[in-house]
Amino acid sequence: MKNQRIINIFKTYLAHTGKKITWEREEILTLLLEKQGHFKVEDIVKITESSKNRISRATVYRTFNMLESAGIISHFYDHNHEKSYEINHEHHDHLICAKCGKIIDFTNEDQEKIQKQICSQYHFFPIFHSLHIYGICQNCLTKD
Amino acid sequence: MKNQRIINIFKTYLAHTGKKITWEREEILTLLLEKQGHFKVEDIVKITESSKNRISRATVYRTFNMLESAGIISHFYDHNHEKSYEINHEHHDHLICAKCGKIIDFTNEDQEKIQKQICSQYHFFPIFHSLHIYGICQNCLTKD
DNA sequence: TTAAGTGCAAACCTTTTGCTGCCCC
DNA sequence: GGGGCAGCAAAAGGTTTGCACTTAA
Repeated sequence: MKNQRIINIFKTYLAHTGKKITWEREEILTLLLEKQGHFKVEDIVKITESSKNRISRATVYRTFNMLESAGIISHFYDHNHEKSYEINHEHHDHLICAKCGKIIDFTNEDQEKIQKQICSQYHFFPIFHSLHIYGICQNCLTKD
Repeated sequence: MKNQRIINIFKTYLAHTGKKITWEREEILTLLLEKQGHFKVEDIVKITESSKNRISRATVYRTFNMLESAGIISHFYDHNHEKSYEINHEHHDHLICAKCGKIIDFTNEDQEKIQKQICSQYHFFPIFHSLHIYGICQNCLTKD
């Protein structure tokens, strides 16, 4: 299963960088993979707080940073300017409604193709991109 | 001159929203227009600190927020995750080097065209977009 | 065994806010 | 003259860090 693959990537990363595989680290990544979509540090803190295996806020922060260094997750800022994360294999671009905060994920091939063209034009080697379009979603548009 | 036009937009905005035109507000916008490119709150604080007309950090923050509400500037996060601003009429997308932090500005018509297509596909009314591609610039690539 | 990890609380940094005297309209 | 201002310092919010104890390998 795909999730197991990602967990293994993380374990390999930990081994590679002389870090240890603790149940807290596994648990956090597992929760992220279960949750899918977008998540904040606080989400995870709260989930573990209401379970028998509480994990401290500091550890969640440290683990998120590690997961980001490992290239497994990435962050962006939502319509409230709050930091939000997502799994990289689910990477897509975002339409963010300025009114209700809804986030519509999308990917578009032409879009990606043009980005590659732009990079080669500037002799730039791309690693990661983020495209966010802020506006008003259909639902909020029709409500007025 | 273009800068005067922007200053007038700001003045109109202030008048419209029952706010006052103070020398601090004019000075901050003038500095931004002179500086061009990208700037941080701290940049402006430092510039005024070393001049005869010091402006407090609180006022710079308040004015930046006001300028952003007025649609005159927008923010993004640089390669150090630090908040950075730019004038909107100079809006363009960014290639950000993860090594040296250099920011290459660009605009691309095809890119914008596709974004419009995507929005109409999702019945989404776009207001503002931000496209950042993180990677390694030519200079840093050849240095290794 | 022992290097690295966790939890806690304190420290940090950036940004916002309450208040007082001040200035623009 | 009076309602918004600027400056200050304190507070807030989010994130990191030093330390003492614990744990994976």
